[in-house]
Amino acid sequence: MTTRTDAPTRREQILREAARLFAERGFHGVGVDEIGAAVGISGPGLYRHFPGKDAMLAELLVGISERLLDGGRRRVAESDGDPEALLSALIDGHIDFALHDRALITLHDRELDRLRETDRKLVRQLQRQYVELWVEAVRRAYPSLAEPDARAAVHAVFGLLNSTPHLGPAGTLVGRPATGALLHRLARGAFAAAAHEDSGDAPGAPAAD
Amino acid sequence: MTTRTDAPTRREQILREAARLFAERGFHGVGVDEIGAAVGISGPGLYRHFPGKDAMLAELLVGISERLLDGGRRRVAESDGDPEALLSALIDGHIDFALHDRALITLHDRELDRLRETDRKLVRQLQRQYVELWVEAVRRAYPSLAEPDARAAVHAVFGLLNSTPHLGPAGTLVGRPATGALLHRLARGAFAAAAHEDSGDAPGAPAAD
DNA sequence: GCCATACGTTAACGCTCATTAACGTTCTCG
DNA sequence: CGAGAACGTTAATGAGCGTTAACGTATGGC
Repeated sequence: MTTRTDAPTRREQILREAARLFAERGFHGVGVDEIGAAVGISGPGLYRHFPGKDAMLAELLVGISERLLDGGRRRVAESDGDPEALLSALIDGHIDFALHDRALITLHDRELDRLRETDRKLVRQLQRQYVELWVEAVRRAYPSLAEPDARAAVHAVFGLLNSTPHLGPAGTLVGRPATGALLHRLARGAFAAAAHEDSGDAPGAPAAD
Repeated sequence: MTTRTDAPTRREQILREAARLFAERGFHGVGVDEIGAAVGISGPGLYRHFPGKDAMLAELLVGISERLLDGGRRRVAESDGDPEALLSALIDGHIDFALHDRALITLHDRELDRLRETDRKLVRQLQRQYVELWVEAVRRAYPSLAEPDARAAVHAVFGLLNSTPHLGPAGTLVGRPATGALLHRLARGAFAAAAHEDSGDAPGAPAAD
């Protein structure tokens, strides 16, 4: 296979529009005719580029997961050993992604179950590795944090960072650098608080029914 | 109309199963036959209880939004004036909901666009009021926080608290009181960090392209 | 006893939609 | 030129699915 970074080809155009539409209306809520229309061709013309609608979603989700994992691994490799700095770098990388590719962030945790068994397992494996990478970084930065708590905290912070699609239309809050800085502070503050068992007067668990 | 809290009637049974299935496979991914089968009747028998599939989703989403807003308002009304305590109470209420009704939490921010215009506007209005209620509470607890930042922080913390569906199958992390306490600490830590502009060495916004 | 209501059933109907068939049109390169 | 890849088009096909029709059955009050 050849990995080209030459120009935005038709194929990439399709993927971008499909991501946007899937994020807006859900995988089952978008027809192939719509995707085709979004790139100027119509309907079955897409089948010159993809074997089917499923394949588009699969390529999107695998691509997202790989990009996230690769970015995380690169930052780990570039780390100078300071756990705090590594954690900050991971957070920045994720924020960058969440702010820049909101549609993909939305798909990432929403349409996973629409994949064929084999693709779904691949994506889940990539996601798991990415989570593990974070859990290790968090535990190095906050050694007092128990492993299950660290894992839950990582998932929760992902939820926090991935909230960018809820910040309203692009331009209002998304896009200005202050939002990235705010998200960074929120994430760091959450992790720091997780490590402090003695949080003072906070009552803790709410009463279940 | 009569509001009965007598027993789990067939209608409520349908709503519960529909919520579970919609959360698992998405609104468009579930057929009416499946919903019927889940409650022991089959297919079009559902139309004795609901005018259509849309109506089930609408009732679910409106119900969730109303319950969240009512719970929030109740806590505001019961507040003794301590902003910190009110914020903690709001967080506990939301955590209680997120841990107990994970399917509904999933639907709440995922299938909103599948509603008819009128229902969607209603749900959005309820959601907006709930957010406003939180924003006010946050700003009272942290007066230094600017309004847009407070709003973004609230959305982000919702994303954090609503991460419970990602915590794996019920029983592992969900359900034990420690998880509720952890989520509470994470949320409080995030808000506290949002208010501190001077967070030391944290670099801030990542570089967008 | 009997009619009305509540609650189901199975068998169409009709529409949407992914996929395939059959048929052009450039564009390139030998 | 002229063959053949690359890329599209419109028309059919066929399955899935929400909804409606037409048809039971128990139940409960008059």
